Amino acid sequence: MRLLIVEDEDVLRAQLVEHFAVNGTVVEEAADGRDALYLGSEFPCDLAIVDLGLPEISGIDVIRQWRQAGHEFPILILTARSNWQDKVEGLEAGADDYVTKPFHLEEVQARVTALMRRAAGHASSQVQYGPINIDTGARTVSREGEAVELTTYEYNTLAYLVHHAGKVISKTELTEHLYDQDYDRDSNVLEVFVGRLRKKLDPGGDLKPIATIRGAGYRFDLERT
Amino acid sequence: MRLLIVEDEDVLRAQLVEHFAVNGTVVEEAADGRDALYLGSEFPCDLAIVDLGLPEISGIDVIRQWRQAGHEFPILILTARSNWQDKVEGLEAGADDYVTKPFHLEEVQARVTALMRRAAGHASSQVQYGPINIDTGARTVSREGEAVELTTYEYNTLAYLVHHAGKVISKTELTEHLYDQDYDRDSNVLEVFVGRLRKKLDPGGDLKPIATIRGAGYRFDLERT
DNA sequence: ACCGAGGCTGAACGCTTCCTGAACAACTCA
DNA sequence: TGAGTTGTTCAGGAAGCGTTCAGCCTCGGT
Repeated sequence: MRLLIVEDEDVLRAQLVEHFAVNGTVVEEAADGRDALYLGSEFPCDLAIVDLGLPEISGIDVIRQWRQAGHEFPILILTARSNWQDKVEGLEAGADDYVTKPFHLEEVQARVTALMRRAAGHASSQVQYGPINIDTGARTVSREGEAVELTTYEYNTLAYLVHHAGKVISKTELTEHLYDQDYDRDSNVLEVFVGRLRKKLDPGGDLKPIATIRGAGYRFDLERT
Repeated sequence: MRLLIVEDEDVLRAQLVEHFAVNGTVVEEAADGRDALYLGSEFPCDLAIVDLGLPEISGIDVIRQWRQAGHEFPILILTARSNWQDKVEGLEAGADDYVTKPFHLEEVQARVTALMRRAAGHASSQVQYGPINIDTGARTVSREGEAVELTTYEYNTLAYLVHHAGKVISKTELTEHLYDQDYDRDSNVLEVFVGRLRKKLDPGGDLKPIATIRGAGYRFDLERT
């Protein structure tokens, strides 16, 4: 996961960075609004934590500009307890959640995981399922860091399954998604694609990312990590 | 919009009701957990605001039971500022957001609109019977968290029994449900399916989820939890 | 206690679905 | 135009699933 932390107080920022920079989370930090704006555009992050009380450019302006630029990652704002108006303004500017200062790190952690879980649908960029990493922005897939080359249809098939991970997707649903309503029902293209996907994603054969539910369809079976 | 407000302090509840009961919003109110549980099931609401500090049944229990019963409306919790653990626990129980007391009405309003805006998504209707969990959306069954793989007919048989839990279902009724009116009366398919179901759902043999009523049929015997 | 009917279960069979390797067709790019 | 890549079809084989059957067990009545 990629996390962007915007906070002008050095001590607090260091605390946050230290807390979140574990097991595969890449953390980028900004101390003022200018850096934040730049990183929000250049660093394809999955979630941002923004302190509203920033020097120069206010946090609310940062959020507003990010949203106007089309960035959709979830935003968690930090705000002093005294001025609740800020929270409302921040939420209206496009933030998704807030925590009031002073806070407990566990509280922030809880909100972050909640936001990530909620964003599982239209999250930009990267998602990790066990050893398999999918970058929905770049349409690339890697396994244990090694890039896996997928063709267009292979990727689309995988993406649709992953997007509905844990749910059984019928072949008809998959086909209708891959080919706009014009499909031949007695073709086995899907089976071929799924076969090729399995071979590419799981050459060893012990991961079993895609389960077939006989008579019902397929299901992507890895837990998000 | 239909809104359910659960709050034991009369003054505060009245304030909330008065604030939200405008332009087409139907507001239902509950003063304790018992009423809340009832209304949550009977009043098809779009969003609930729940105070965690309730007499008798705690707000967290209410939320947990709603979620287990398959209700998916967004839940906003109200909690005293002092104990932040409640918020975390509430969010883990299935709430979507929180506001700390004392609060400004505008703040609650902002969170409510935010929740409603993002309420377009997610669906999984789960039912829990003791250690057995049935997800009717995904057509999956799990036992103590472990997934139980069922074939189509096994699942259909179970689903029908569970749907009429506590009632005796005759073999003819079950067969007619599984096979559209075209069935062979001297076949023992059902017995085979029930046998396989028992083995899969209750390998130990001490749960006895499906009872045999000799000469009458079968009955699903677990209490909904 | 005995007997018969109803219920259970392990094994087997055949049908359907799914997988897979390979060939073929269509498309892309130089 | 020709080589390489990607999408599609096909056929044979493998596996899963519903179904049947035979033999055993269990319950309830006499």
